[in-house]
Amino acid sequence: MGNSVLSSEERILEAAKKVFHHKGFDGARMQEIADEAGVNKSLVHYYYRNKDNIFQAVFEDAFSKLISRLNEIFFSELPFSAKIETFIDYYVTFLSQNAYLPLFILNGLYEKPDQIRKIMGKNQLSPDRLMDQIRKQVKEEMNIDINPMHIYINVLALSIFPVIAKPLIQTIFGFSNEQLLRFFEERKTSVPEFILNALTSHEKNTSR
Amino acid sequence: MGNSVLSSEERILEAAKKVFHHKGFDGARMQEIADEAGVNKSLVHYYYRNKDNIFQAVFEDAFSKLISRLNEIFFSELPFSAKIETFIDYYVTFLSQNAYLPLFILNGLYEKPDQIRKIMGKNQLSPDRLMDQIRKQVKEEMNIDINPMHIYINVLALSIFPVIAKPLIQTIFGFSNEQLLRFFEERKTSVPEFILNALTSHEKNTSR
DNA sequence: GTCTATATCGGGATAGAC
DNA sequence: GTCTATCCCGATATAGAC
Repeated sequence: MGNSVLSSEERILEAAKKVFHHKGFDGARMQEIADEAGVNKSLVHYYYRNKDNIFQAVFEDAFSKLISRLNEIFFSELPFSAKIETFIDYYVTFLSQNAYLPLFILNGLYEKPDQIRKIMGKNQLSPDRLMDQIRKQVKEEMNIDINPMHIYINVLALSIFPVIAKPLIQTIFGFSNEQLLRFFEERKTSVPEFILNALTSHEKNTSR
Repeated sequence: MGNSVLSSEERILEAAKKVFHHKGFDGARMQEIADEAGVNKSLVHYYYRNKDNIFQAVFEDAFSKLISRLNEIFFSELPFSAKIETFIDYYVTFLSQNAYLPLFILNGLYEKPDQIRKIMGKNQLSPDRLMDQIRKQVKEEMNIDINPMHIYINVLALSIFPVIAKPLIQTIFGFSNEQLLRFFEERKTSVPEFILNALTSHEKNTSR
């Protein structure tokens, strides 16, 4: 399986990710993690002592994965339009392959707010710098003055929500798996268009 | 507390909503529901027989609440721009007071997909009619041809995601509770602007 | 480091008295 | 309809052999 090259400790962590991502903290079973890792249940306790610890390790990994990709692109030296396009493309692709991550993280923030404050500190988001940069770029390139926080949240919302809401979308529109895939592929172009259009200053069509 | 006028069965359901919304299926405890309702644990079983049943009742209630508001506004006879404004205002207000609903529902869709198919049937979304209507309105009022499914999902994303991601937003920006409230108030105007701007056809500023 | 065995507890569910 | 008592399983966690 390729797993054979990993140490037990590593296999346990990988297994824990899989189980926690899918089942959440309360739904996850130490037994299932052990089975998934191909080791005895006690060994999980040997390495991580208890469920909270291993959850924390998994959460930290998930959070930093998501955030690092996010910062990477937003802090790059691309012009704003290219940044948005790159971001959506990269993030939607990444999230399609890691569909459980965002919901797992959002749930974790509600379930374990205290444990999680610490982790947030390590993965600095430096929002001030980021907001300044967004404001400046949008002002210069689109000639529009707008609260960058809303832009930022809107970009995240448009990228992340559809991934989280997959089953809902599929039920609403009656999509097969292939249709859903095509829908997400379409979004890689339609969402940047939508955002950039929203941020481009223009007079209303007075065609009435 | 005003609970005194409710029957035991009603109090149990109300208690179950509270507990399930906050803790999810796996995190919820029958004991906690009973305590919250001020009754004995066995009485919960008496009325609902098992945990799945009561969860289903709670989910159905949550889903129909969310969907009915959604359909109400989208199927109204307002022009599209007013529709968007009304929708965002109404939905953001409603969601602020029911912050746990969307995440609860999204999680439910993953955890109990089979149970939930049935419920979806009852609360018809008639997507075809809705999509036709959106396409027609956007075409006529904004003179733009765009896949209405993406518009619909974008509107949902921009309304729902920030509510779900409250703790994340608060941590990223270091918002106090009051600041967060103001941020959401701002969104009631900034989001409709964003959407309507995105949907208004216009030439790019060639100011370079 | 890895396993077996076991302690301990909590939670869902039922039986049955009132 | 409401309560007490209890069953029984499953889950976390630990002790201790190898």
